[in-house]
Amino acid sequence: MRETRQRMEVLGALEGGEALPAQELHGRLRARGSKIGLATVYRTLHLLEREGSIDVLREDPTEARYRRCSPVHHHHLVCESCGTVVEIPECDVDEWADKVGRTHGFQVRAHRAEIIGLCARCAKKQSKCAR
Amino acid sequence: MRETRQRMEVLGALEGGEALPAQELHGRLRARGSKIGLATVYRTLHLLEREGSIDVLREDPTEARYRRCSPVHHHHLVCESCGTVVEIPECDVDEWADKVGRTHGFQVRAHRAEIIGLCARCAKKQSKCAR
DNA sequence: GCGAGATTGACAATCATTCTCATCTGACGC
DNA sequence: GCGTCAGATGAGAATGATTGTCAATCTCGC
Repeated sequence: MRETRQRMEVLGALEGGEALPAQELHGRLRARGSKIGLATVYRTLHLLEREGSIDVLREDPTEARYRRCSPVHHHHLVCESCGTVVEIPECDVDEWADKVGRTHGFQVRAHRAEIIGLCARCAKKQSKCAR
Repeated sequence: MRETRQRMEVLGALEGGEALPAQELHGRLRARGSKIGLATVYRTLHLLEREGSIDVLREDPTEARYRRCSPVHHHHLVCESCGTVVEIPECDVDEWADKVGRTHGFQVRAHRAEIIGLCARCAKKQSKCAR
């Protein structure tokens, strides 16, 4: 995999840890003066995804969002109000996954888990509004 | 929610337990003589999804697949080779989800978990080919 | 049987994503 | 530094699932 200006730019834009849609990412790069093409953004994101350097979030079915992530096994805690995503390194799911797999004759390869809820900030905001 | 011919037809087509893309579902209904419109199929699927009567699978990002499912909490065991989906009623994830949520100041609302692997049939097929 | 309001069908519109292809560029050997 | 060339890129067109529109058609309670 070559080290091109464009790939550096995409990684740079994801530096902040935000989860961005491909189009938004492209928009930001152009706004900051880059000449990167939309297709390249998509190609690069797919590459990085395959490499495991970024996560793809698909809460919104119409638009995937991409986010830098650690390459080790982890899960996500997602705020359903503001979309904040927190990485969770602890995983107590393995054992359960193996057990369930065996029961059904499956060879377990991987598992995904996601916890959906309200982050502290949004929870506070909502309880204020409810008053 | 009214009980219309079209809604019955969509539910009927999902009777078998297969996970079908909306377009495929529409195609099958037309093939069997129905005059149902594509938009109606989508509308109905969204309704059923909101009601919790069907699951939406998004392994393939370009095309959602819809599947009849039980309305109670459950997870999925997905075969990465043939796409078979098995419903798993047992859930040992609750406790973990709560714990993690608390740790990060989240108000946990729900969780999703998915186990990916090879079903017995595909595992057998692959070991045969490898020989 | 009637009427209000929900539902539908046909088709247009949307919009993220992928494809195409001519052009460019990074890495490597010299 | 220089040439080479496979892999990478940009622009714009194409794709294709999904959603919007709106007049016509049903459902259901009365």
